[in-house]
Amino acid sequence: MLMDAGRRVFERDGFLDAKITQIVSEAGVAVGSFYTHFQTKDDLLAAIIEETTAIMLYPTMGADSVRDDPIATIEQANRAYLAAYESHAALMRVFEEVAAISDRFRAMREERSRAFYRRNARAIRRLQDSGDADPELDPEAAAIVLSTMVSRVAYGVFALGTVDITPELLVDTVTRLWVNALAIRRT
Amino acid sequence: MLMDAGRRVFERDGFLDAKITQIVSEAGVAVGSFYTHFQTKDDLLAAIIEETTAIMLYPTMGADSVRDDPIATIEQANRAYLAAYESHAALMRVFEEVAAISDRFRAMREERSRAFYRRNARAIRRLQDSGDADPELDPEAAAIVLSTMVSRVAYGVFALGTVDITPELLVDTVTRLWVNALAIRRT
Amino acid sequence: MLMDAGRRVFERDGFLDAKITQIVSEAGVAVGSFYTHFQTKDDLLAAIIEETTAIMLYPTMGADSVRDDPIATIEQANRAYLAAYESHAALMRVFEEVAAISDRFRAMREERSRAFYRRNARAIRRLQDSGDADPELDPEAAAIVLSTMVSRVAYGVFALGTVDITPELLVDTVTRLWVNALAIRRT
Amino acid sequence: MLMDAGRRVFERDGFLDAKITQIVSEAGVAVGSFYTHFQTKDDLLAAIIEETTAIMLYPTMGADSVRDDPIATIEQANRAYLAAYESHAALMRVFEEVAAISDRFRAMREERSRAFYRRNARAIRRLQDSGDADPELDPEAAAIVLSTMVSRVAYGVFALGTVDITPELLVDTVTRLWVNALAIRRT
DNA sequence: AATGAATGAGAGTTCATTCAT
DNA sequence: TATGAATGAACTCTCATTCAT
Repeated sequence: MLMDAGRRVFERDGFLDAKITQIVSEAGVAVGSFYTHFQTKDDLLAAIIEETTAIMLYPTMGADSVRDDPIATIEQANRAYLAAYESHAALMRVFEEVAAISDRFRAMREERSRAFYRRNARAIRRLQDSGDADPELDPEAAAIVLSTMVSRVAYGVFALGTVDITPELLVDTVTRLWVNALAIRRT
Repeated sequence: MLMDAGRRVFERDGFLDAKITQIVSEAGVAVGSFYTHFQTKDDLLAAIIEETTAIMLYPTMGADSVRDDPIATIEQANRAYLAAYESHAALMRVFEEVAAISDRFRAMREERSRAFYRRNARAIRRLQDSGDADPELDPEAAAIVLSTMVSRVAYGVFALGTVDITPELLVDTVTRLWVNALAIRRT
Repeated sequence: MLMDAGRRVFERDGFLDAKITQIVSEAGVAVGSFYTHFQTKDDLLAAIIEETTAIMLYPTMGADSVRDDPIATIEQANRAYLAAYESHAALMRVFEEVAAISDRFRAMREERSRAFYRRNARAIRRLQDSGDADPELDPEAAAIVLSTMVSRVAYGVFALGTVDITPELLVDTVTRLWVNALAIRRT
Repeated sequence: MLMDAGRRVFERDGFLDAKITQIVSEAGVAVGSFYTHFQTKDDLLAAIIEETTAIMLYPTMGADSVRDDPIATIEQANRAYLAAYESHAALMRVFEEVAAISDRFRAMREERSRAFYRRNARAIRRLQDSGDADPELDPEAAAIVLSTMVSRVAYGVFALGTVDITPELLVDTVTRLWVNALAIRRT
């Protein structure tokens, strides 16, 4: 109830402009009840973000699929990520807002990012080992830079609506850039 | 005087935590004097950002150089951009903070970004026309995505210090990814 | 259970800073259960104070003993009072805290004081009648003033620990001052 | 202005029940103006108390007067103290309220008390040296106990109105007890 | 142009007490 | 008798901005 109302208000007003009174009013409970469940406004947002990002986790792509058809795997991963981002864009915007302001949320974001970095670095290393990706690239650095590219562009397109690229073109461009960047051979 | 003090305080405390009283105190003037020179706290920051980003503008790279040695040109551009970012990292962090909060600063950032997008899109189109870059890429979309990649990674490395990549590896990785991504032929 | 926990929390935190949640938590019961046994936080403290002050009552000194050896009797009474105060000092401090704030507890304290006043006034009157005490003194006023002296000094020494007098010196000084003050003849 | 209003409200409502809004409203200024002059509610009360206790300082009684006519000197001192206490009784009641609650104010009270203790201890020592006071008494302890007696009884009579002694009887009783207690010879 | 006291709307948070289960 | 989620009135403090001097 409070999580739902909180999400609604946060997404509509942003974190700074979201007022506890508004949240409890939308939840139909008394102010004090907020503090029965959450210690602070921060805590409520953290809980909402945690609930959502748990769902948004990248679909694990088996090592096999990467080896068998890396390009299709990358496209599928990007498509899934961007679709997930789009459907939670309003919350991700709030997440970025607080990450720019608060150490706590910045740490949350970093932790989440690191999971992606690691996974992508592993995939890149694997492709390099099998001779399918540019061996000159530092796999960790490349993973960080490419992951950052995708997530930040998703923010611009879906969360802010500032960047003028259609979702389909976005998937294509991001995938093609990623594939090219790693110099994956097209078969 | 106020600009200097403001920059110092903003960079140290962030926008939200920067207090006018602190700024005027560091500037050695009275509170009222602040408003003789600036209308609002926002205005001071805007002036500071404008002053700085004017200096940070990409060094214009002639069309010739791109055609003659695109890889060297890209590396040079990235190196210049990242060096400029690094030397103004603290302010860029504040810029991102307010861009995540305020429409006004978001618009400022977009406008600045668009300049980069345009220039990069033009360069990509040119390379495609001369048969030196992947013709399948949408030049505008690619320019946006790659520009976003570089600027966001610079934020992580220099402004937040969150991303663990050395400046040199960063230049190399970003350049190699960019070159690969456009499938520029190495001669 | 609640009385014990309440006493512990009140003595540790003071009345204002004692929280019902803390008390029930230490008692191992639910918040609601507090109100099964006590109407308010005040009531719990009142019950605890009543339980304690009942024990602290001056040992009745028979009229005989006063007549026979007034000085020894006074010393004995002071010693007993101060010992009792010392062993309940933490609670007495809380008692004074609430007496300074609440009419109810102020009244409780007054009632308790009046018992001492009366008793002491009677003893003084008896000593005056037998020619053993300064007949110029108003026995009621003297009783009040001297009783106040002892109890307040006990508060300073034992409850606050602010006054730098050892217990033994305290008994001696208080007794000697009391005896002198009444001008009891030393035999 | 704020000091006047604050004094009025504190004396009427006590510290805990005094609200900043009430104080500023009585002072005819905005809430924010309170904080232009004082950091906290505590600070305002501290300033008021300091202002008042500065005025209430015992009239210095020269060493000569004590030697020449100790009884008259003591009476005069008590009369002056009690008169001062009476005329500031309402504030002294608040002082005791906060001293029972807050370390800061307790420390203020202690400091003030110590000044009296020292002065009285010196006077007692002098009387003992000249053979005019009971040599068996510890002068410091006696000073503390007797000073405590007077101030606490003043609190009961004037601040609380709980103790039923007229001001004149109070001066007489306190003085006579004090003189007797020190066993000062009546000439 | 400089000063700095005054402004005041507004927000988060506390916690003793209640009462349906 | 025990439980504990819900209650909601109420209060302190912040700080960008104003404006009379």
